[in-house]
Amino acid sequence: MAYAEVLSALADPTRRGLYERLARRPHRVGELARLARLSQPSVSQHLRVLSDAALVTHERDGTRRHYRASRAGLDELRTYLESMWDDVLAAYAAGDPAPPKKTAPKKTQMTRAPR
Amino acid sequence: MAYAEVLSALADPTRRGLYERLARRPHRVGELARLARLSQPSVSQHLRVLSDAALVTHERDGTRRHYRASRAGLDELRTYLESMWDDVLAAYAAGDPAPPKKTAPKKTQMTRAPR
DNA sequence: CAACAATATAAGCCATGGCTTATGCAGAGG
DNA sequence: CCTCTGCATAAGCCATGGCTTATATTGTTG
Repeated sequence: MAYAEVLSALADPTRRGLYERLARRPHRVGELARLARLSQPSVSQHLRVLSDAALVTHERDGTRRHYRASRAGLDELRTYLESMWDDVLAAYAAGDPAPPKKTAPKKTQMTRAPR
Repeated sequence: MAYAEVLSALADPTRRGLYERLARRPHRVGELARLARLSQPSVSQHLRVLSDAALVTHERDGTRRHYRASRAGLDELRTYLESMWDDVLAAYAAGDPAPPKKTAPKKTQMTRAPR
Protein backbone atom coordinates (compact mmCIF):
# COMPACT_ATOMS: atom_id res chain seq x y z
CA MET A 1 0.00 0.00 0.00
CA ALA A 2 2.86 2.34 -0.72
CA TYR A 3 0.69 4.47 -2.95
CA ALA A 4 -0.90 5.90 0.18
CA GLU A 5 2.38 7.48 1.21
CA VAL A 6 2.88 8.81 -2.29
CA LEU A 7 -0.54 10.42 -2.31
CA SER A 8 -0.13 12.16 1.02
CA ALA A 9 3.41 13.17 0.14
CA LEU A 10 2.32 14.86 -3.07
CA ALA A 11 -0.82 16.32 -1.57
CA ASP A 12 1.09 19.08 0.19
CA PRO A 13 1.75 22.00 -2.19
CA THR A 14 5.12 22.92 -0.70
CA ARG A 15 6.36 19.36 -0.84
CA ARG A 16 5.02 18.98 -4.36
CA GLY A 17 6.94 22.09 -5.33
CA LEU A 18 10.15 20.60 -4.01
CA TYR A 19 9.47 17.38 -5.83
CA GLU A 20 8.84 19.21 -9.09
CA ARG A 21 12.17 20.96 -8.81
CA LEU A 22 13.89 17.66 -8.21
CA ALA A 23 12.08 16.16 -11.16
CA ARG A 24 13.82 18.67 -13.40
CA ARG A 25 17.29 18.31 -11.93
CA PRO A 26 19.06 17.27 -8.73
CA HIS A 27 19.53 19.80 -5.96
CA ARG A 28 21.29 20.13 -2.68
CA VAL A 29 19.26 20.70 0.47
CA GLY A 30 20.47 24.23 0.94
CA GLU A 31 19.69 25.05 -2.66
CA LEU A 32 16.12 23.92 -2.26
CA ALA A 33 15.74 25.91 0.92
CA ARG A 34 16.92 29.05 -0.81
CA LEU A 35 14.81 28.53 -3.94
CA ALA A 36 11.66 27.60 -2.07
CA ARG A 37 12.25 30.24 0.58
CA LEU A 38 11.96 27.75 3.38
CA SER A 39 14.11 27.06 6.37
CA GLN A 40 16.59 24.27 5.90
CA PRO A 41 15.03 22.02 8.55
CA SER A 42 11.68 22.30 6.85
CA VAL A 43 13.22 21.17 3.58
CA SER A 44 14.94 18.27 5.31
CA GLN A 45 11.64 17.17 6.78
CA HIS A 46 9.89 17.33 3.44
CA LEU A 47 12.72 15.40 1.83
CA ARG A 48 12.33 12.69 4.42
CA VAL A 49 8.65 12.32 3.61
CA LEU A 50 9.39 12.23 -0.11
CA SER A 51 12.11 9.71 0.50
CA ASP A 52 9.84 7.47 2.57
CA ALA A 53 7.39 7.55 -0.32
CA ALA A 54 10.16 6.51 -2.73
CA LEU A 55 9.73 9.73 -4.64
CA VAL A 56 13.34 10.85 -4.21
CA THR A 57 16.76 9.37 -3.57
CA HIS A 58 19.98 11.02 -2.52
CA GLU A 59 23.71 10.58 -2.79
CA ARG A 60 26.29 11.82 -0.37
CA ASP A 61 28.95 14.19 -1.56
CA GLY A 62 31.11 15.03 1.39
CA THR A 63 28.98 16.87 3.83
CA ARG A 64 26.45 17.63 1.15
CA ARG A 65 23.64 15.51 -0.22
CA HIS A 66 22.32 15.59 -3.72
CA TYR A 67 18.65 14.76 -3.94
CA ARG A 68 16.96 13.70 -7.13
CA ALA A 69 13.52 12.49 -8.12
CA SER A 70 12.97 8.77 -8.44
CA ARG A 71 10.58 6.86 -10.67
CA ALA A 72 9.61 4.31 -8.06
CA GLY A 73 7.05 6.36 -6.17
CA LEU A 74 5.40 7.61 -9.31
CA ASP A 75 5.12 4.07 -10.53
CA GLU A 76 3.36 2.99 -7.37
CA LEU A 77 0.81 5.71 -7.79
CA ARG A 78 0.34 5.04 -11.48
CA THR A 79 -0.43 1.40 -10.80
CA TYR A 80 -3.01 2.37 -8.24
CA LEU A 81 -4.62 4.87 -10.58
CA GLU A 82 -4.88 2.28 -13.30
CA SER A 83 -6.65 -0.19 -11.08
CA MET A 84 -9.10 2.51 -10.05
CA TRP A 85 -9.58 3.40 -13.68
CA ASP A 86 -10.40 -0.20 -14.49
CA ASP A 87 -12.87 -0.41 -11.64
CA VAL A 88 -14.64 2.73 -12.73
CA LEU A 89 -14.92 1.50 -16.30
CA ALA A 90 -16.19 -1.88 -15.19
CA ALA A 91 -18.76 -0.26 -12.95
CA TYR A 92 -20.01 1.82 -15.83
CA ALA A 93 -20.17 -1.20 -18.09
CA ALA A 94 -22.14 -3.11 -15.50
CA GLY A 95 -24.72 -0.68 -14.29
CA ASP A 96 -24.51 2.23 -16.62
CA PRO A 97 -28.02 3.46 -17.34
CA ALA A 98 -29.24 4.22 -13.86
CA PRO A 99 -28.58 2.92 -10.38
CA PRO A 100 -31.23 0.38 -9.42
CA LYS A 101 -33.41 0.80 -6.41
CA LYS A 102 -32.13 -1.53 -3.80
CA THR A 103 -34.75 -0.88 -1.19
CA ALA A 104 -37.28 -3.68 -0.96
CA PRO A 105 -40.34 -2.68 -2.94
CA LYS A 106 -43.17 -1.93 -0.63
CA LYS A 107 -46.21 -2.52 -2.75
CA THR A 108 -47.39 -1.51 -6.10
CA GLN A 109 -44.67 0.74 -7.31
CA MET A 110 -45.70 3.19 -9.89
CA THR A 111 -42.99 3.71 -12.39
CA ARG A 112 -42.94 7.34 -13.14
CA ALA A 113 -40.61 9.34 -15.23
CA PRO A 114 -38.41 11.37 -12.99
CA ARG A 115 -38.05 15.15 -13.11
CA MET B 1 -4.31 22.85 -11.60
CA ALA B 2 -7.15 20.57 -10.72
CA TYR B 3 -4.81 17.71 -9.99
CA ALA B 4 -4.00 19.39 -6.68
CA GLU B 5 -7.55 18.88 -5.48
CA VAL B 6 -7.48 15.29 -6.66
CA LEU B 7 -4.29 14.58 -4.76
CA SER B 8 -5.49 16.03 -1.49
CA ALA B 9 -8.87 14.38 -1.93
CA LEU B 10 -7.34 10.94 -2.35
CA ALA B 11 -4.69 11.49 0.29
CA ASP B 12 -7.14 10.93 3.12
CA PRO B 13 -7.61 7.20 3.80
CA THR B 14 -11.26 7.46 4.77
CA ARG B 15 -12.12 9.46 1.70
CA ARG B 16 -10.12 7.12 -0.47
CA GLY B 17 -12.07 4.23 0.99
CA LEU B 18 -15.33 5.89 0.02
CA TYR B 19 -14.02 6.56 -3.44
CA GLU B 20 -12.95 2.96 -3.87
CA ARG B 21 -16.41 1.75 -2.97
CA LEU B 22 -17.90 4.12 -5.50
CA ALA B 23 -15.43 2.95 -8.10
CA ARG B 24 -16.92 -0.51 -7.82
CA ARG B 25 -20.56 0.51 -7.88
CA PRO B 26 -22.82 3.47 -7.11
CA HIS B 27 -24.04 3.97 -3.57
CA ARG B 28 -26.45 6.13 -1.68
CA VAL B 29 -25.10 8.39 1.06
CA GLY B 30 -26.70 6.43 3.87
CA GLU B 31 -25.30 3.21 2.47
CA LEU B 32 -21.79 4.59 2.51
CA ALA B 33 -22.20 5.83 6.06
CA ARG B 34 -23.29 2.41 7.21
CA LEU B 35 -20.59 0.52 5.31
CA ALA B 36 -17.79 2.84 6.33
CA ARG B 37 -19.10 3.19 9.87
CA LEU B 38 -19.16 6.93 9.70
CA SER B 39 -21.78 9.48 10.56
CA GLN B 40 -23.86 10.59 7.63
CA PRO B 41 -22.66 14.22 7.78
CA SER B 42 -19.08 13.06 7.61
CA VAL B 43 -19.84 11.10 4.47
CA SER B 44 -21.59 14.09 2.95
CA GLN B 45 -18.56 16.24 3.59
CA HIS B 46 -16.22 13.71 2.03
CA LEU B 47 -18.49 13.41 -0.96
CA ARG B 48 -18.38 17.15 -1.43
CA VAL B 49 -14.59 17.11 -1.50
CA LEU B 50 -14.58 14.21 -3.95
CA SER B 51 -17.14 16.02 -6.05
CA ASP B 52 -15.11 19.24 -6.11
CA ALA B 53 -12.17 17.18 -7.32
CA ALA B 54 -14.30 15.71 -10.10
CA LEU B 55 -13.82 12.25 -8.68
CA VAL B 56 -17.53 11.54 -8.25
CA THR B 57 -20.88 12.63 -9.64
CA HIS B 58 -24.39 12.09 -8.36
CA GLU B 59 -27.94 11.79 -9.56
CA ARG B 60 -31.05 12.66 -7.63
CA ASP B 61 -33.63 10.00 -7.06
CA GLY B 62 -36.42 11.49 -5.05
CA THR B 63 -34.99 12.41 -1.72
CA ARG B 64 -32.02 10.10 -2.26
CA ARG B 65 -28.84 10.69 -4.19
CA HIS B 66 -26.84 8.09 -5.99
CA TYR B 67 -23.13 8.78 -6.08
CA ARG B 68 -20.77 7.13 -8.50
CA ALA B 69 -17.10 7.47 -9.38
CA SER B 70 -16.17 9.60 -12.35
CA ARG B 71 -13.22 9.30 -14.71
CA ALA B 72 -12.54 13.01 -14.92
CA GLY B 73 -10.61 13.45 -11.70
CA LEU B 74 -8.50 10.38 -12.31
CA ASP B 75 -7.66 11.68 -15.74
CA GLU B 76 -6.45 14.97 -14.32
CA LEU B 77 -4.13 13.17 -11.99
CA ARG B 78 -2.88 10.79 -14.64
CA THR B 79 -1.94 13.67 -16.90
CA TYR B 80 0.01 15.29 -14.10
CA LEU B 81 1.80 12.07 -13.27
CA GLU B 82 2.82 11.60 -16.87
CA SER B 83 4.34 15.04 -17.09
CA MET B 84 6.29 14.35 -13.91
CA TRP B 85 7.37 11.03 -15.32
CA ASP B 86 8.66 12.74 -18.44
CA ASP B 87 10.55 15.30 -16.40
CA VAL B 88 12.20 12.64 -14.30
CA LEU B 89 13.27 10.67 -17.34
CA ALA B 90 14.61 13.76 -19.04
CA ALA B 91 16.56 14.71 -15.94
CA TYR B 92 18.12 11.29 -15.82
CA ALA B 93 19.00 11.42 -19.49
CA ALA B 94 20.62 14.79 -18.98
CA GLY B 95 22.69 14.37 -15.88
CA ASP B 96 22.55 10.74 -14.97
CA PRO B 97 25.96 9.59 -13.76
CA ALA B 98 26.50 11.85 -10.81
CA PRO B 99 25.60 15.35 -9.86
CA PRO B 100 28.54 17.57 -10.67
CA LYS B 101 30.32 19.57 -8.06
CA LYS B 102 29.16 23.00 -8.80
CA THR B 103 30.41 24.89 -5.83
CA ALA B 104 32.89 27.50 -6.83
CA PRO B 105 35.10 28.72 -4.01
CA LYS B 106 33.13 31.30 -2.17
CA LYS B 107 33.15 33.20 1.00
CA THR B 108 29.70 34.55 1.53
CA GLN B 109 27.02 32.35 2.80
CA MET B 110 24.14 33.04 5.00
CA THR B 111 21.71 30.68 6.42
CA ARG B 112 18.78 32.73 7.34
CA ALA B 113 15.15 32.03 7.45
CA PRO B 114 12.68 34.52 6.03
CA ARG B 115 10.01 35.84 8.27
C1' DC C 1 42.24 18.60 17.29
C1' DA C 2 39.77 22.95 16.45
C1' DA C 3 36.75 25.28 13.66
C1' DC C 4 33.58 25.41 10.22
C1' DA C 5 29.98 23.71 6.88
C1' DA C 6 25.98 21.13 5.49
C1' DT C 7 22.32 18.51 6.89
C1' DA C 8 19.49 15.94 10.27
C1' DT C 9 16.80 15.73 14.47
C1' DA C 10 14.27 17.76 18.57
C1' DA C 11 10.79 20.59 20.56
C1' DG C 12 7.12 23.69 20.48
C1' DC C 13 3.60 26.64 18.17
C1' DC C 14 -0.40 27.13 15.45
C1' DA C 15 -3.54 26.45 11.39
C1' DT C 16 -5.90 22.95 8.85
C1' DG C 17 -9.13 19.52 8.46
C1' DG C 18 -11.81 15.47 9.79
C1' DC C 19 -15.24 13.91 13.17
C1' DT C 20 -19.27 14.61 15.89
C1' DT C 21 -23.97 16.47 17.26
C1' DA C 22 -27.51 19.73 16.08
C1' DT C 23 -30.22 21.80 12.67
C1' DG C 24 -32.12 23.09 7.98
C1' DC C 25 -34.50 21.68 3.82
C1' DA C 26 -36.62 19.33 -0.06
C1' DG C 27 -39.37 15.37 -1.69
C1' DA C 28 -42.92 11.59 -0.86
C1' DG C 29 -47.12 10.04 1.14
C1' DG C 30 -50.97 9.68 4.29
C1' DC D 1 -51.09 20.12 5.53
C1' DC D 2 -48.18 17.42 8.41
C1' DT D 3 -44.72 14.23 9.05
C1' DC D 4 -41.18 11.34 7.96
C1' DT D 5 -37.12 10.30 5.34
C1' DG D 6 -32.67 11.25 3.28
C1' DC D 7 -29.29 14.33 2.72
C1' DA D 8 -26.78 18.87 3.29
C1' DT D 9 -25.00 22.52 6.15
C1' DA D 10 -23.52 24.67 10.66
C1' DA D 11 -20.77 24.78 14.73
C1' DG D 12 -17.43 23.13 17.78
C1' DC D 13 -13.80 19.86 19.36
C1' DC D 14 -9.41 17.79 18.87
C1' DA D 15 -5.51 15.39 16.48
C1' DT D 16 -2.39 15.87 12.68
C1' DG D 17 1.16 18.02 10.41
C1' DG D 18 3.93 21.80 8.64
C1' DC D 19 6.76 25.68 10.14
C1' DT D 20 10.17 27.72 13.07
C1' DT D 21 14.27 28.03 16.29
C1' DA D 22 17.63 25.38 18.76
C1' DT D 23 20.73 21.61 18.92
C1' DA D 24 23.04 17.26 17.50
C1' DT D 25 25.65 14.78 13.95
C1' DT D 26 28.82 14.06 10.39
C1' DG D 27 32.36 15.44 7.22
C1' DT D 28 36.14 18.65 5.69
C1' DT D 29 40.15 21.30 6.38
C1' DG D 30 44.00 23.86 8.43
